[in-house]
Amino acid sequence: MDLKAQLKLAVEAAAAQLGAPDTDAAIQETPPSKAGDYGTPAAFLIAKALGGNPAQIAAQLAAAVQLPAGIQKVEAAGPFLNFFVNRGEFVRNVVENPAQIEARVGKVVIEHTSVNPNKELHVGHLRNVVLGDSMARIFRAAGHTVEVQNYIDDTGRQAAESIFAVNHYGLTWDGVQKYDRWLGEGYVRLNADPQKAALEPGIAEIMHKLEAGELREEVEKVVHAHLHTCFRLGARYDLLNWESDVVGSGFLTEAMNILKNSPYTSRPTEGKYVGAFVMDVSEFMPGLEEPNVVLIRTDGTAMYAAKDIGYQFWKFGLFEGMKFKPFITDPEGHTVWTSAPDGQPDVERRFGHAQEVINVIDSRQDHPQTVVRSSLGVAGEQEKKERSIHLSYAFVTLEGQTISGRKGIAVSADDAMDEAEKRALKLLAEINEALAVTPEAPEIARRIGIGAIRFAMLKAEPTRQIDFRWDQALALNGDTAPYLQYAAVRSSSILRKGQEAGYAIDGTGADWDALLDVDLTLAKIVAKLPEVVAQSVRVHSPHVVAAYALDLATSLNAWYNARDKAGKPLTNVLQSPEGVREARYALVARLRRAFEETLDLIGIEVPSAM
RNA sequence: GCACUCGUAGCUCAGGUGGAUAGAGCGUUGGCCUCCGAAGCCAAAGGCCACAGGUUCGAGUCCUGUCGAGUGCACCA
Repeated sequence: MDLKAQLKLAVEAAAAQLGAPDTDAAIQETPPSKAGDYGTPAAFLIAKALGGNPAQIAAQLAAAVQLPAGIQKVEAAGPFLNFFVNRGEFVRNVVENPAQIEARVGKVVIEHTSVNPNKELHVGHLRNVVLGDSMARIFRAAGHTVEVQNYIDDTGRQAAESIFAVNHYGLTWDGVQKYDRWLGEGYVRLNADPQKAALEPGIAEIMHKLEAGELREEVEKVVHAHLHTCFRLGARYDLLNWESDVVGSGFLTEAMNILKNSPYTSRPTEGKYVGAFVMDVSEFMPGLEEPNVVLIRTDGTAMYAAKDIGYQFWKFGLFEGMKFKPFITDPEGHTVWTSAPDGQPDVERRFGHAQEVINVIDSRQDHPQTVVRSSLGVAGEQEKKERSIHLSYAFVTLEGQTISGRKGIAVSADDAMDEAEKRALKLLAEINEALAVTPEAPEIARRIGIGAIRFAMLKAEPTRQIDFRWDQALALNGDTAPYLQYAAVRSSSILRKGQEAGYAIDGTGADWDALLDVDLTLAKIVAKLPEVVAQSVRVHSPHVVAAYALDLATSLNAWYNARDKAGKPLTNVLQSPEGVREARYALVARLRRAFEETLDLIGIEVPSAM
């Protein structure tokens, strides 16, 4: 158990002694200007429950509380209770123990990307991919079994239009241009064609072929191109689910059969919905003008929402029936599976069967996603409804304009990554000329460029609207990935110097008690990783991890540059007295590990040098 | 019209379940390489946390209303 949890228990035990057994004692860091390391305002709560003066109660708490190991003393500061850690013991404890992330259990299915297979990805899609991939990494680190799914809408109008355009205009792929870009050009051309309305019968014909699965190979070519882009961004997948397979597996019927038994569904015999199959969601979505959602039309055909519901039910394991086979291997050699009519049944229940489902979809889908979630409630699956999460993010605009693949108003994801790497290489040449001409330079620039894009896409809260501007998304200083990477590289560099000089970096010979407060500050930041991961999981957003990574980097840089009152460097490890030197090397080594773990959570790779 | 999201420094954003004097980055101004990497650090300036009420010992955080911005509201996909 970590120190803060121990403090909480100790304070609550003391509160019980004073006669307030139900106190929920929050343990927080003391403000920088206040004495102590951790504090609690618990005396306010006790004063409220028992009556009395908070300051007096704080003093009584201070006298009653049993200090856990590692805490040196406790002091009442007015109504607050402040704890002082034992500096040396705290740092040693942090250094010698790996991050203890509270292990969570259960399988989580995360769906992200799900780009229509008819054009290349644009910068707006990057946000989706980066959010979803980071969540997958974070949930894995928290102990969950994670399955990343990518939905391929191969029966939609968009895919049909692109394929139709190729046929109609007689376009041929030269085999050189990226396939998805080439295909998207036909799509844009078709939508700018004044004759388009007259071409509807041809488009409809393609749609029928798609539904019958006759054009699967055409769609697979786009999917391969998409995965190429996503792999380059660092995203990884376990399973591709094709809409034609979802439909072909009878999920719709299965789901409707489940919903039929619900008191909230009906086939009205009068009114405007007569003959349709409708679901009343007002119980789960208060405030609606129209509580009924049509699932099956009067003519017997299904609404799109019904397909979505069937798919969501499947993710939770309410039924099965899809078949699967390997599709490709990712850059690490792991197999990415796909649903397929000629695949094998999932006898091992390997796919789906989630305890929690996270769908990464932009906020324009808020309403339909809430309907999908509510349908679980309608089906009587209250707990599954609660664990059906829509990770909703505001869509990205481009220089203030709405991105539109159809109108061709977009910057492609591939172009953005190319440009990012180009800028990184250019800056490297300016800053570190010698390094820029080595064979590692392109790899270094790649890590910096891709990292910069990833970080720009997830440092803000998902609900925050972001406007893609080159200078902002690809910035290389300030609150950016290169800042984090630089700090990580710097920590490696400090260690390398120590090892070259023959000093131990594993804590051998360390004199922990000789460390200073600046060293303690660094250790306290490192110790926060587990609670940051827990919070990220709780709020379903990686931005708290991004903020923490910045915290780590800022702390290292501030520590590295710390001066005493005379302006002399305070923390030069190489020149620290024996004992302090070994303790600091061990602390830096621990910090570097924290960097690796933290940056890995958001998919940012550390370059060998910068 | 109804619903959802948002409104914090000139700009872009952080601010666990309400707690101590609201923090970063960019930009501006001024400092710091005889010192393990200056893509760095330190300092200054910049705030009625949109506005008005309310709950509370305590509100940027919770509630109500107003204003402003964005998004969504089909027997479409």
